[in-house]
Amino acid sequence: MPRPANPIAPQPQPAAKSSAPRGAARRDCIVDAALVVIGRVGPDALTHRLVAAEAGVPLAATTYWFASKEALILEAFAHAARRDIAQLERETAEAADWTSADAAGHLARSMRASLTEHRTRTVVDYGLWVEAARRPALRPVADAWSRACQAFFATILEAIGGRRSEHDARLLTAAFDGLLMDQLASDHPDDEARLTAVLERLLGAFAG
Amino acid sequence: MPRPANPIAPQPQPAAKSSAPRGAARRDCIVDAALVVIGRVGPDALTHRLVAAEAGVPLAATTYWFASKEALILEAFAHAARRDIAQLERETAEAADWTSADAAGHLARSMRASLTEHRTRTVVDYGLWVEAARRPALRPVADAWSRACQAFFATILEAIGGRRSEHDARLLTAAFDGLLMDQLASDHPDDEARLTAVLERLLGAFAG
DNA sequence: GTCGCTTCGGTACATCTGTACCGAAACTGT
DNA sequence: ACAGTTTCGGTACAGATGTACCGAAGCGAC
Repeated sequence: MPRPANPIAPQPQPAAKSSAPRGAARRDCIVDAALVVIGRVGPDALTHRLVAAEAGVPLAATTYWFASKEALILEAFAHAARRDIAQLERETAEAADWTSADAAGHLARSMRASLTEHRTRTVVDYGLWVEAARRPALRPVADAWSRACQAFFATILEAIGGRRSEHDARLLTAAFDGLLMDQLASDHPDDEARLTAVLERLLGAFAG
Repeated sequence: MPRPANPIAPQPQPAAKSSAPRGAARRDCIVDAALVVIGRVGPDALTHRLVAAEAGVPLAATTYWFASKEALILEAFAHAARRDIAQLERETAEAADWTSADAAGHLARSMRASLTEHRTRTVVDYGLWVEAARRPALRPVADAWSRACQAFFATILEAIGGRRSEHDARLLTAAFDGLLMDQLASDHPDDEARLTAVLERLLGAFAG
């Protein structure tokens, strides 16, 4: 079938893998490739062949390590969540030392990074959210990520002298996520200065 | 080109009714069906056959009215955004009369409805956001929706005596959206009382 | 070495896909 | 009435898809 001109059409990958990993390492490699594909074309447009090409492994390897496409997608999302939760926990440890003066700046830089260097990862994360709305199997994964985010913002709240409130941590999380999603989907994202100003106002509204 | 390059809306139907919609009405019918399909399986898993079955029209009708699957998806998202922006504008008019005492309750009921009766519509809306992150063609649509949301919350802010701040309206919008997305993807969504409490705190942080 | 396992990779196949095609039907203005 | 255009709907088709299959290759225990 002559495929339409798809603006997000997958790029053919040169598959430059000189030393193809073997055994369980290959499984991880396939999961990573699946995440790249999901970031590029979305979970529903993912195909075994796309993933195999991205990972530089033969087609059969994807069906050997995963019972079905469904299982591969689930595992990929779970892997992404695990990885990003671990990263968030590291940032949470750092955030304990933030002050009211620099917290907004730190958050703005973090958001900026999510929009540029880590854009693919960010798109996958929010794709997970929407997908979890459709597939109950993904909801525990989404919930775990949500809890990690709230712990992160609870730490920030404490650092800047906000009240120790579960509601407040949830609202900060929601506002940050909403802002990030908006920036991600916008044609005219803000620069870092403006982002910092908005985040300063947000923290100001919940501090002291 | 065997097909019309530019199908303009034909004249309205005469009084005689038929079971299957014809003409431009059929086009709308296909768009609506596409939205249902997108809500159920996501935009990438949408197929012409799924849409045709949902709309109750022959397969060829979908390719007659839309140049490609891509065009159908774009039109469906644009239609959803237009419809939901119109609804939001109606609610904005109502919100001008809200008071500090009942604003949170109104918002909680609205969120509850988005999670239950209008769940499919909500999933489509947030799917649009994620999809816009991937496809630039959808970003103007996402931006328009974002602006409508901010106007809604700016009105609420004014009604409850908050400061007239662009930042605040954005932050309220982001927090509401983030909260709604979280609820949508969660296995344990809050009941209306808890939702009201959280939203009361949110409005309280930005009022006065 | 031989055995029993996991892993690998090429290929086959039924099914589904987007969309092109074409004759018929319905509608249009005259 | 007529001719011209738009709409309709059944079908055709090449290519993509998920996954089954099967023989070969690795590898640790003996």
